[in-house]
Amino acid sequence: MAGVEPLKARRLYLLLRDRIVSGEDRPQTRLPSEPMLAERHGVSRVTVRRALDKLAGEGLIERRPGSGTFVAGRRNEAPVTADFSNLLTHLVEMGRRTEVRLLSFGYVTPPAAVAEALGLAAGERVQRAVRLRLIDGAPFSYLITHVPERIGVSYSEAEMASTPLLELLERSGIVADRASQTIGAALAGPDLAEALGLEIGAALLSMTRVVQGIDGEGIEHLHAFYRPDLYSFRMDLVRTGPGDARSWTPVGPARKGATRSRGQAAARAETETHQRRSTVRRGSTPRKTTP
Amino acid sequence: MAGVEPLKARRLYLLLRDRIVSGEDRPQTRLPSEPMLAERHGVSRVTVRRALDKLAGEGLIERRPGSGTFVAGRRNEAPVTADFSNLLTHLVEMGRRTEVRLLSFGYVTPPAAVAEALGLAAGERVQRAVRLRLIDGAPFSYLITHVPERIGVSYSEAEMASTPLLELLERSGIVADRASQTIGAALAGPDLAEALGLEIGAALLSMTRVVQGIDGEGIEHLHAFYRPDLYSFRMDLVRTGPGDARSWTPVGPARKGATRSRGQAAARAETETHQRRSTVRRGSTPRKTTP
DNA sequence: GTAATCTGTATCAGATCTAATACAAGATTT
DNA sequence: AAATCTTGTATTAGATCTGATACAGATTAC
Repeated sequence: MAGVEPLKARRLYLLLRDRIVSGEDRPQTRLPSEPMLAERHGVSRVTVRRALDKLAGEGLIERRPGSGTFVAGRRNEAPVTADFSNLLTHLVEMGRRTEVRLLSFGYVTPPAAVAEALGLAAGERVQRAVRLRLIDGAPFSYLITHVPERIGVSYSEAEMASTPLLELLERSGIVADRASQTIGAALAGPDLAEALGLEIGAALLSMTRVVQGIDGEGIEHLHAFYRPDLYSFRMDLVRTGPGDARSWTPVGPARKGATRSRGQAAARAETETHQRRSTVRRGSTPRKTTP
Repeated sequence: MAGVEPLKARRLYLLLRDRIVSGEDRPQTRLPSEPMLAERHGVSRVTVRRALDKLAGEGLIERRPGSGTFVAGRRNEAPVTADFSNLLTHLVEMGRRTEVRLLSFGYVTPPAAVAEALGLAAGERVQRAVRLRLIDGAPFSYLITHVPERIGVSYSEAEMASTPLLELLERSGIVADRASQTIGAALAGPDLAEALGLEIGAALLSMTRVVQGIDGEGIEHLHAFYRPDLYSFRMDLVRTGPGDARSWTPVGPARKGATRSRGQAAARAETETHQRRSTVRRGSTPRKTTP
C-alpha cells in the first residue's frame, strides 16, 4: 500500500512553496496544522514536517511552538535587475559592490553551436573564459564567454578578470554593432550549483548572447546563468503611434512607483530622462557591467 | 562505506547533460564506457547506468549494445520564440496550431503583490483566470491572469477561453498604455508539472507582466510559466548613435541574416515593417497570441 | 576465431525515506 | 485552572531507493 512516490516531502514542499510565493496564502496567515496537512495530502506528519522544515529553512514560514505555523512576510524579489535593452548594464545597484572571479581561461576549439553562431571557419579556435560575478560577496552569475582567437589575443588573462569583456574589445578597436540575446531556464548541474552556492536541482535563468561587428562577423558568444532569486530581467514598454497603428515600444526601466497615476506624456519623459541620466553616470562609476 | 549522497545518479545525469547540451561533447562522439565513467566519477556502474538511462530517455544519447554510447545529434532549440518587445506576440510559428484551455475562472480577492502592482484599493476584487496554451497539442505555457473586477465583467468566461486577453480588453474600450515585464526562473511544482507535462523538479521560465492604462491604473497582471525547451525570449539589439555616445537600441527580431551589414535606419525600418505585417496577419489566423 | 570491450540483466546489501506511534512543551480557549 | 490544540522530539518498523557485484549477450579488433 506504500506510495509509488519517492519524493512526497519534496512534492509537498514545492506545493506549499508555490502557494506562498504566489501570494495565494497571505503573509501572517496561519497554515493548517501539521496533522491537518498530513491528512489532507495523504501523508504522515513526519513528511509534512520535512516539507515545513525546508520552507522554514528558507524563511518562507515561521513556526511558533504551541501556536501554529505562519506565512512569513513576503521576501524581497530579485534585488539586482538588469534592463533588457542595456548591454553595458546598468545594474540597478544601490551602492552594492560587485566582484569578478576568473574560474577558467584558455584557447580551445569551440562547440559547434558557438562556432556557428560566431560564423567561424571550420577548426578555428576561440578563447574560452569562465567567470563568476558576485554582488556583496554572493555569487549571482556564471558566465562562459567565447571569443575568436584573433580577437582574444588583444588582451590579457589578467585584464579579463578585472574588466568587462565588451570594454576590452572596444579598447582593442573592435566595434560591436549588433547583438542578439535569448533567455531561457535551466537546472543547476554540479559545477554551476557549487559555483553559485545553490542546491543541485535549483532553477537558473540562462541567457545566450551573440555580439557581431559591422560586417556581421562574430565577436563574442556569451552563455550566462543567473540565480533567479538575485537577478532578473526587466523591460518596460510604452504604447506608441497614433490610433489603430499603435504598437509597443521598449523604454528604459522606470523608477519604482514613480510613474504611478500620471499622464502618458509625463511618464515617457521621465523614463527617457532616467535612461539618459544613467547612461551618463555609467562613465564615472568604477567598473560595472553585466556581460 | 556506502555514500552519503542520495543523488549520485541525478548528479551525474546533470553533469553529463550539461556537457552534451553545451556542445562540449560533440554529436556522434562516443562517450567513455560505463565502467570508465564509473571509475572516473567514483560511483558504481549501476549509477552510471541510471544516469545514462535518463539521458537516453530524453534522446540525448544513443546506446549501441556491444559498441558504446554515443552523443545524439544536437536537438533543436526552443522552437517557439517570443520577441520581447512584442506583447501581442508574434510567435515565430511556422504553420503551427495553438490552442488554449481555460483551467480556472472566477472572482477572488487578489494576493497582496497583485493588488499592489495593479494599484487596487484594499479589498477590491479581481477576476482570476488560469489558462494553458498548447502548440501542436503540447502544452508550453501556463498563464495566471488577474484583472480588476470592473474590467473583467466586460467579457465572458467563454470569450476568455478563445480570445487573447488584451484583445478582449481593447474590444471593451480599455486602452493599454504601458507595460512592465520581469523575467525569471522557477521550479515546477506538482500543479505546473502536471499541466505542462513535466517532471516535478523541472526548470521553468517565468514572466510577470503588469499592464497599465493611460492614467496608470492597473489593467492586467499576468504571471506566466513556460517550458524552456519549447519557448524562450529573444531580443535583438543594434548599436545606435554617433561616435562615443552610441548605445544599444532594441529592435524587432531580425530575419536570419537579413539585417547583416546595414545601417541603423535600415534595420529599424525593416523590423517595424515586419512587426506591422504580423499584426495585420493576425486578424486572419485562427487565434494566436502570447498573453 | 578468439580475445577484449561494451551494453544489458539479475541479485544482494546498505542507506534513506516514509509512516505510525508516543510523549513533551508552549499557547489558547473554555 | 483545566481542556484542547499546537509544534517539537524520539522511537520503531517497513517500504523504497541507491549502490556494489557478478554474469550474460553483442560488437569490434586482432
